[in-house]
Order: sequence, then C-alpha cells, then structure tokens
Amino acid sequence: MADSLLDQSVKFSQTEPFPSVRLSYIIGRLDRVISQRIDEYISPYDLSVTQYTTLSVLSHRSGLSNAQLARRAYVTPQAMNQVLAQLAHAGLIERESHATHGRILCINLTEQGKTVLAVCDAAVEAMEQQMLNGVDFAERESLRKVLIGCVRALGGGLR
Amino acid sequence: MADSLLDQSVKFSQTEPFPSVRLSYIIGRLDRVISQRIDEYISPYDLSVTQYTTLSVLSHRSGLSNAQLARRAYVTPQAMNQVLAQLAHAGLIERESHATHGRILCINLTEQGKTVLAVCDAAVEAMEQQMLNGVDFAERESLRKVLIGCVRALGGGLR
DNA sequence: CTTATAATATCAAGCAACTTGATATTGCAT
DNA sequence: ATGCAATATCAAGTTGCTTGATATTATAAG
Repeated sequence: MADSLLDQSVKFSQTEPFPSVRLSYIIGRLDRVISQRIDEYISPYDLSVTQYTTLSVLSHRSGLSNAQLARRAYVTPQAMNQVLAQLAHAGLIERESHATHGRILCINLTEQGKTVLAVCDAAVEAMEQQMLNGVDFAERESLRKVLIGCVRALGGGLR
Repeated sequence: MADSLLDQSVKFSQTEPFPSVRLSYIIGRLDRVISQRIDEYISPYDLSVTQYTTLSVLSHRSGLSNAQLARRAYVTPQAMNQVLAQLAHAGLIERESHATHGRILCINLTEQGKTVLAVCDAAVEAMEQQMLNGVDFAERESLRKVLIGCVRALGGGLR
C-alpha cells in the first residue's frame, strides 16, 4: 500500500475522479520536499534554506531593509535580523546607511554573496526544471499566476 | 514601493510579461501564509498546525502506523512519534496493536479527535475557498494535479 | 518648542518542530 | 541460529521561529 496519495506508486487513471486532497495539504507537502531538496544542494556551502532564500530575495531587489525583508518573508523583524546577522558574519551581505533615513539600513549582497548564490541558484533551477518536467510554458505561467493569487487572496501579510 | 511581488499593491497588467518569480519561492511563501492562517483558526483548540495536519491525514486513512505517518509527512519517525505522543496525551488519538505484526501500532482518531478535527476543518475549508476565490473547478483540479505531479517529480521521499 | 506615535534595528530569552544518536523488538530470509 | 530490515520510542541537540524589551529616527500635531 502506498504511503500517500502523493506517492509515485499511486496511479491515477484519466477516467477516475481526482481524489479530494486539500490544496493546502499539497502545498505543505510540496514545500517540505522542495526545502529538503534545496537543503541538499546548498548545505555544502554552509547555507540554510532560510539564508539562501534571503540572498535570493536580495539578488532580485537590493537595498531592502531588515523590516522589508521580514515582511516579505512573513516573519518578525527579529527573526530576519538573526538571518541577516548570520549572512553578514559569513561575509555574504553588507549593511549600508539609508540615503535619507538615519535609522534604516540597506542590505546588499557582497561579491562573495553573489558568487555563492549563483552556484546555489544553478542547482535550484535544475530542481525547478525537474519539478516542472512535462509542464509546458503556458501552464507554468498559469500555475504561477494562480498561486500568487492565492497568496494575495489570503491577504499575504503578518498576523 | 510594495514589499513583494506577491503583495496586493503590485498590479499586473494583462499585457505585461509575468515577472520571473521561482515557483519554489511562491510555494514557500504560500505555505508560510497558509500555515499562519491555519494556526489562527486552530490555536484556540490547543492544536498546532503539525498536530492538525496529522489528525487530518488520519481522518482520511485510519490505522496508519507511526512510521507510515512519518513517511507521508517527510519527517523522521522520531519527529512523528513526538507529535503522536502529544495527540495521545490530549486524547485525540489512540494506538492499537496491529492485527498481524507484533511491533506495529495502528493509530486511530478518538471521538474527541474527530470532533475537534471537524471544527478545525470547517475553518480551514473556508480558508481554502477564500484562497481559491475566482478559480473555477477545472482550474482547481488542474492545479492540484500539477502540484501533485511536482511532488512526485521530486521523488517525494526522505533524503 | 514639546509631546505622541509609528517605524526602525537589535539584544535577550524562550518555544516548537525538527534532527541525529541510540536501543530493543518483531518478522523474514538464509 | 544468524543477519537484516523495519518498527516504536527514549534522549539530547539544533534550527528557525516567537515574544519581550529597548533605543533611535522621522513625522505630525498642538
């Protein structure tokens, strides 16, 4: 007996009604599997998934503040501050004073940070391709759009 | 400036190319938001998201063993044993000897477990509807199918 | 000018959900 | 009998978060 409906050994016939599995359950399991995979690829670089994700966000949008990063990650500023402290200690990010605000610090990737991130990104990208094997471009875009819509529909903010 | 591409305040025009955001990133954020929401609904019942999920799995398939539950959740048996210990202590599950195997214990929901789960399920179901507002049935099914496929494509197993 | 408020960064301590390590017990194969 | 895989569970540790707290900026209002 298969351990889970998500398991390879459970075959779905094209004519059978799809089992009623909650989307939130699938998302939870998929996220768990993704994280474990990413962890495999990046742990040789002494990076955690959380740290990697933060680096990745910064590569898309440099100069974000601790508070902004925290909001994007749906965690508290204190949690994000700890992540940033680790990354700074590893030399992967640097903090600069904000141009007009004496309190805010802008976070940027260092060259080392960019280098490490690039290597990890390659592995993660390969995983994404594997994950979406057989899903064509239009469906991928549709998938992304719907899932982003889900985040938004739930208000996508901190409690 | 919006804090994230996932944020409500960022409007996507129908004619613009969709921003290149990794699916794994979206999944991560969506799962985070879902978990926070579920936690809001179930915490009054002294349940954690992990505990609730386990109860939910058991309601779909009773009699699973600790090892099977662990595999389905992509965690170690020890981790699952701790969850089950908590649920047993709360009177929400019971463990019975397996019919033919002297080592395996079959886990079932108690009546209390079923009652608590039903209440939480109602709230979670409402959240799912909210999350999928505007997504029609066919698209929901397609979404589920693709995401399950993603789990499978990643091998969906323990490291 | 003073006062109040919101937002910022960061130190401190604690907690939940995992992990690795270990052990004993079953069932099956050789 | 021996060996191996799978089971349940005790033990200790780690990670990624939380809540609590504090000081500092910037802004608004009186």
